[in-house]
Amino acid sequence: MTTIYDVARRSGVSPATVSRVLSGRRNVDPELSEKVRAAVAELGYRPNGVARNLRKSSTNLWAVVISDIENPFFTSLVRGLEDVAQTEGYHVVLCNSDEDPAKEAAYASAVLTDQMAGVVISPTSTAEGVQLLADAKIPLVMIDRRVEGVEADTVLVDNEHGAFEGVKHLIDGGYQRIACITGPRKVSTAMDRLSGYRSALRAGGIRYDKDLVRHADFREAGGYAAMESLLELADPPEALFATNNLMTVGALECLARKGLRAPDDIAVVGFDDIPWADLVVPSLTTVAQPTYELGRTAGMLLKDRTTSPGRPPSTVTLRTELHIRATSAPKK
Amino acid sequence: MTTIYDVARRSGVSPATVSRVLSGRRNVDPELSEKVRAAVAELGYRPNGVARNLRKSSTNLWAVVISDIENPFFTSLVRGLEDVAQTEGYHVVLCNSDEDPAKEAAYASAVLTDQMAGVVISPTSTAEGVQLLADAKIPLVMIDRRVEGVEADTVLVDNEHGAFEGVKHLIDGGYQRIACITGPRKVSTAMDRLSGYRSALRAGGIRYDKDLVRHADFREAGGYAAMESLLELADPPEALFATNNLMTVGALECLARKGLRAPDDIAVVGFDDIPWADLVVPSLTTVAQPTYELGRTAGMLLKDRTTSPGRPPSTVTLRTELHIRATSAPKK
DNA sequence: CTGTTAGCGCGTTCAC
DNA sequence: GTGAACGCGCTAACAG
Repeated sequence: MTTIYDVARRSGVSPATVSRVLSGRRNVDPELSEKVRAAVAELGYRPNGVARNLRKSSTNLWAVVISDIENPFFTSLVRGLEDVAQTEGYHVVLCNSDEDPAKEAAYASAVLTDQMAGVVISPTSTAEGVQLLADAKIPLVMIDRRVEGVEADTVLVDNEHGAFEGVKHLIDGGYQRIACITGPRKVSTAMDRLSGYRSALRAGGIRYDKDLVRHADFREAGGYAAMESLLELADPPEALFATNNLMTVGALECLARKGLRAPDDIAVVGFDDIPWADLVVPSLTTVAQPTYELGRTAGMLLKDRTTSPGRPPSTVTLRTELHIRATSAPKK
Repeated sequence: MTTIYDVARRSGVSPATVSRVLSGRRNVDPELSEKVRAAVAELGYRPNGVARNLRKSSTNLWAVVISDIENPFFTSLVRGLEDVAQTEGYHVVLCNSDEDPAKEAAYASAVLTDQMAGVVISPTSTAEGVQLLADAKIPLVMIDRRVEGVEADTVLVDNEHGAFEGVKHLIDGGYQRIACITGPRKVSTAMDRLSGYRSALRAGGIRYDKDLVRHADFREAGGYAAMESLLELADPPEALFATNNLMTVGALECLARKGLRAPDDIAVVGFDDIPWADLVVPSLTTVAQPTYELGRTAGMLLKDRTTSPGRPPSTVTLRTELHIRATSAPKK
């Protein structure tokens, strides 16, 4: 491997000067500078990033810890983050936690061991992993979910308001018996969206009926099972609000399997878009989240945190947007 | 920061012994070993990965260079790769090239600078980036696409055969005027799938009509435009074979916009699945690729290449699978 | 089996 | 504006 010493010898200067030329941090005589550049080209020299990292005790890596990259919500978010990373000179390390606190903790630990420059994380229900990172005072942005007791920059969407709007839209369409499939009790998004559902019912003068609420796991199979159980009620719901994309898909699949159609048999509003929601039959009404922006914002916060570590933690809340399509057409 | 020297002092042994205990590579007296572990726990010592990397002149990072993580094909592939990475002790660095040779080359360069342990890449049409990596003799696996003149482990699917089957299925359904929307001329998958299309026509005794073929860019808008142009033909096609998922979606959107329905107005077979193809209306017939397996296989090859660098490069070809759904129902 | 020693390649003092 | 020298934290080689 050719090192900075080889370049120095070849160009007749000291290694320190080569370093200065390459990092461009200080003034160097243009003539020497030119010699160095020539030597670099001739030797095909490439700086050793690892050595540089050791010396500076920090890397150019950002970790993004999410539950599953295959969920389009995270896919788009990660893309937003990576675009910022690229312009800022960082690389993104992808960490799928699968909602498993152990995996999450392992990644958090690796983040510290490998001296990564920052982390964006969508925390699982236990705070262990996030806490480790927060304690280490590494630049940290929580995304999508709040965690009680952890002070860090945070990017959220207006979950409660978004859910409110989605459910209100159903009520405005004449639906009264509206079911809700939400996520685990410990996850802030699940609770906030459930809470928006309840507010909308209240505002619409509809009594809250806990038999119409299901807690599932934010996954497709969970949505399917929850839908199935709702359909077994003596008096099944005439509309459904599902609090994430995968559970909505599961519910739709359940309906299709049973030969039921939206909105005629049951109207549907989902939280979070799915790709090509227009092509689904009938097209799916959703409370859309600005997923790409979520990632982008997290990237900006991470960058700001790095440049000015002292700043008090801030929380950015982005707006959701109701996308009215066919599954929520007014009751006939 | 607490270092290996602090641990050594605290436990009354040499730094080397601490290193041996922590890496577990050589036998150490159990008693000393215990002392070391105790000291590690007391001090909350965490090894410095960067220093370790410098010393070993290699990192625990794998790069995956793809055109866009938002394409479900790559999403799933990356997930497959990451699962292998995790069990083998690597992290995955995500690199979106957007089919831009300059971005790809920049990432390739960063891979070398940062001493990453290996790369999985879906090459753009120009070979520059891949060539750089191949010349550097870094463990390298090409996925999805072949590149002429570059010797490296490769994972592909049986593009030609898959396309053949998809088109044959249309012919068997009674369709004769079958159009094809394929990708750029320089991309191997585009050409291989086009070639399978032609073979199927030939086998079905149908004359090849180049007016029915469009070269687009593998993206949604390209598929849309190509479909539009096909519909403007004096004698429009009665069936369509599109060679990737995004262009298929684009074509479907074009049809929907024009009020045309599959398969009654035009039958459709797409190459590569999309998530929830069942929910699309009508459900979409596809030549499905084992995307997760593609990534997993790439990971295995990368690992093998690392453990036995001498082995001659191998090419693994995985099978596609025809998923017959509604858009290709036989002609009435 | 253990300790001593010497770098891995670089950036950054500190003198000049 | 430049060079000499040191050390970031670790592990591999060697000697014992």
